[in-house]
Amino acid sequence: MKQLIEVYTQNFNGVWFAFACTQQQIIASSFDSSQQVTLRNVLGNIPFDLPFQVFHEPSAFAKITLSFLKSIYEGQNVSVNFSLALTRLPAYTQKVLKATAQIPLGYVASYGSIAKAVGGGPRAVGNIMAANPFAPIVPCHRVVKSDFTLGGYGGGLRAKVELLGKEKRGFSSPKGIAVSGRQLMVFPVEYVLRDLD
DNA sequence: TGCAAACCATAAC
DNA sequence: GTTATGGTTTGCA
Repeated sequence: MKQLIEVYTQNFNGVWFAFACTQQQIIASSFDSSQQVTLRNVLGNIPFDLPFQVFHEPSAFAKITLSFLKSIYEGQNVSVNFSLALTRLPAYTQKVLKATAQIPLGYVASYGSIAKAVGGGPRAVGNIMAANPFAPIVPCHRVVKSDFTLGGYGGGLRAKVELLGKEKRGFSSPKGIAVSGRQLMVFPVEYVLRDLD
């Protein structure tokens, strides 16, 4: 018997969060100023062959997930080892999402640099960011253009700027992190924000 | 700056 | 199979 997928939606400080999960895994997540938009994002990422239901009383796992989402939204540093339902996604998509998840808080990486680390091209990476089922858990807001301008964001560029602003940690120099056996350069988020005034 | 061409996985036909 | 679509990048005027 297929496991029933639970869907939750909740407002926090004027922002709507929604996510779908089983008792162990997140299937999709989203946030937006509009409840309708965020709910639609989540529902659209539930596999069509699985039954789901909208719940109001969060299960234990859902409670954890909710506070996790809020923490991310507030720019807090939370560990990324959260169980996401990746296996139904195409292999390359999984690779890109995993690489993105490794960008540390306080830093950004470019579409092109991620492409170089995992293979493929920058536009393919951009397409996957645009379709990210796990916003903001997989921090696609930390992916920007190679010239440190913003690039795009599903929830609107204003939301991207706000999130990045909350993630400022005052780092001053780039560093390399290991991603699928290669080196991925990440840059302080201030590189992006300093030109925006 | 601005524009054209190359780039590349996906989804939609 | 084939085509269309981008949250891009690079080179060149």
